Amino acid sequence: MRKKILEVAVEQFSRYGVRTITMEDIARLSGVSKKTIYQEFKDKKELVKEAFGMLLKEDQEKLDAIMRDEDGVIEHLVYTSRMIRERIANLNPMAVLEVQRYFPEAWKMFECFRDNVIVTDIVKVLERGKKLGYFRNEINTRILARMRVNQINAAFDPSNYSGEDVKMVDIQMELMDHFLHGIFTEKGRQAYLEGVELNH
DNA sequence: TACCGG
DNA sequence: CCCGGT
Repeated sequence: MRKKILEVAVEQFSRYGVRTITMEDIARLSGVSKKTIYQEFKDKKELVKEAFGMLLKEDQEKLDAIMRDEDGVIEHLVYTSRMIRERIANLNPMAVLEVQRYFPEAWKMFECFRDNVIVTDIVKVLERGKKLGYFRNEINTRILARMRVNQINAAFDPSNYSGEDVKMVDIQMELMDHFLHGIFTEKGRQAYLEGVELNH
């Protein structure tokens, strides 16, 4: 029940924004009463935090599991690309803006995730990929990891979406692709393209 | 579902 | 008036 509520919440919040979706909407679409929701969650702030937190946790666990494999570099990249396609495709920049402005607790969680999980994860995959010959030997993993995180942040920043010409998912995919092709060896490039192909 | 209060 | 919360 709790999970159902969280799934509905994250879907609706992502698509339509955190403020436009009311607790009543969540209740109706989850097929429960508001009372049930408030038994599970203290208030809307908590629901917002838990809902997005669920996604972050899932992805973190998945990526950790992949990296527990000796190789796993290409699998990691393929999963990340899929994550971008599936999660960010329906993420309205307004939702990000609203979380940032009106749900500081939830926003802190995002920042924490970004500054800890993502950075260390990228450093790890870059070093591993270099060692295994997927990425060029000359690259400076620290510098590139930081640059990549800044790239991701920029693509999430709602202020970069004043005109609604380009979608967030397209920007994220384009940046990831461009970043990877800047560091791939021929072996890495081939393996990645194959991996993406197989994943479709 | 009705209702209160911010 | 709307919506979070009871």
